[in-house]
Amino acid sequence: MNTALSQELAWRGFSYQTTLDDSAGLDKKKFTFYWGVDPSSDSMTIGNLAIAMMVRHFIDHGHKAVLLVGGATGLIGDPDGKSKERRLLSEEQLEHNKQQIIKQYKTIFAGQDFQIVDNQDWFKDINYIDFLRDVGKHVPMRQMLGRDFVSARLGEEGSGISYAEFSYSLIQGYDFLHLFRTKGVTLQVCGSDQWGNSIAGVELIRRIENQEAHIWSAPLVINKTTGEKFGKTEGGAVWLSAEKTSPYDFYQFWLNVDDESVEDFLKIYTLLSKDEVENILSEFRVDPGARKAQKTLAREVTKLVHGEEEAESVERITACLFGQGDYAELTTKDLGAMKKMLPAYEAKKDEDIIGVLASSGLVSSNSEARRMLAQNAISVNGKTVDENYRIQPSDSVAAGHVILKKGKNKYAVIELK
RNA sequence: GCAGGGUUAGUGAAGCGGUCAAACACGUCAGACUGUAAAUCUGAUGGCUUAUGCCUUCGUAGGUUCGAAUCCUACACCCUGCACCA
Repeated sequence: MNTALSQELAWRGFSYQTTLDDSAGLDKKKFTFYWGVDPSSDSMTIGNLAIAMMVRHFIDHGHKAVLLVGGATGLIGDPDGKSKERRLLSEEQLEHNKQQIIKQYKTIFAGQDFQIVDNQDWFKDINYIDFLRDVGKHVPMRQMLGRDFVSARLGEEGSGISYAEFSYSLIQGYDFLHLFRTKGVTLQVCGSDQWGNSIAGVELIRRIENQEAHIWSAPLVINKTTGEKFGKTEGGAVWLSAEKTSPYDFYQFWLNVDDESVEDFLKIYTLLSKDEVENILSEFRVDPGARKAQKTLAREVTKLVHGEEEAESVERITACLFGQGDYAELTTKDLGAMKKMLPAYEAKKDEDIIGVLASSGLVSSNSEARRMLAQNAISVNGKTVDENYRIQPSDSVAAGHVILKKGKNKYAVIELK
């Protein structure tokens, strides 16, 4: 690697808060570091992905990665940032989630050197009394109570906090201690929201082992236009798993990133070098309308998460749908791919458009279908239709399929029966 | 445990016996303009084969009334004091 890691991280915007005196410390010594994801869902989101990308850079610069799934912590629930107590997950659900997260680790870090650990493995045998004697003894209450999330939850407007959630940071702290002892881990990387929990581990290692350990945190990714925490869309979070967010939606999400934020995201979410990014950006600034930056971003991230083949397939579909494209040119093969990515439904010949819309899920009720039709928001194969329209066999493009569109960029494929 | 206050659509928040499917704001969706962007403007925003109509909604269950989101009772949950505990 020609760029030092500290430089790389600073340039990409992965640098927020650290316990290291000097970030150049990352360049002098090779750390064994860890990063953890809680299996509170069966997929990571693009929020996790940002940290994952940062981890990539650590690995690329020769640091050794330990990736943790929080089997134990997942049983309790991380209180950070949530104003309400979390609902507990069943053990079966948790097991399933864990497997999915591990799978995603393996996809994102394919071909890289890393090991995966589960904190359940060391917590399942720990006795509560022993834990209090060995760990609890070393934790000053003043510090625990001083944490932002604790004061917020206990404060005037707070919703209170259970003992279990309160203890969360101790448990996470113990992870660090355990990994320090068994694997020589001396660095934890995390999102800035995890800072409080991570620092607990640094404290424990200092107090119990009298050794130094460090944290490197990345800022939360913020959408510059809205100022909001990034990663949510109308359907909720943007997930990495194809089941929860289809590759098409995933690609579209990146393609629709606004001009303000696209530079940040290119740096964070792609592995393109500084030169490459700068070339793209200069081209983009000359002609923003061509959206070179968004297109590159969308392709790169989709490729990374869903693979090259899916990325190309999605690009082809996008070109068909949004190019000046004549739908008649779509082949049966294209349609097959589209049916996997877009919502796909069946309809009878001569079925009225309102019924088709409602059953396709593009609208949530017949009333809404009428509303959309009245506002000229619905088109069939690119032609705007009205309320009286009925699906006809003669409308079909390849192999008895019809492309239904609502608004500017919501599509569904309808198969005529 | 006692005493006060609260619970309204996606969110915040009005309404405090009829004109309430429920103000307003935000959000969301759509249209125009564009670049599948942002900003702006316009419209829509419980459901019903679209109706000066019907149905379901204002924490839950009952009640009073010709009529209840609005009054009464019980229950649940939340907040604020006080007490209990220490």
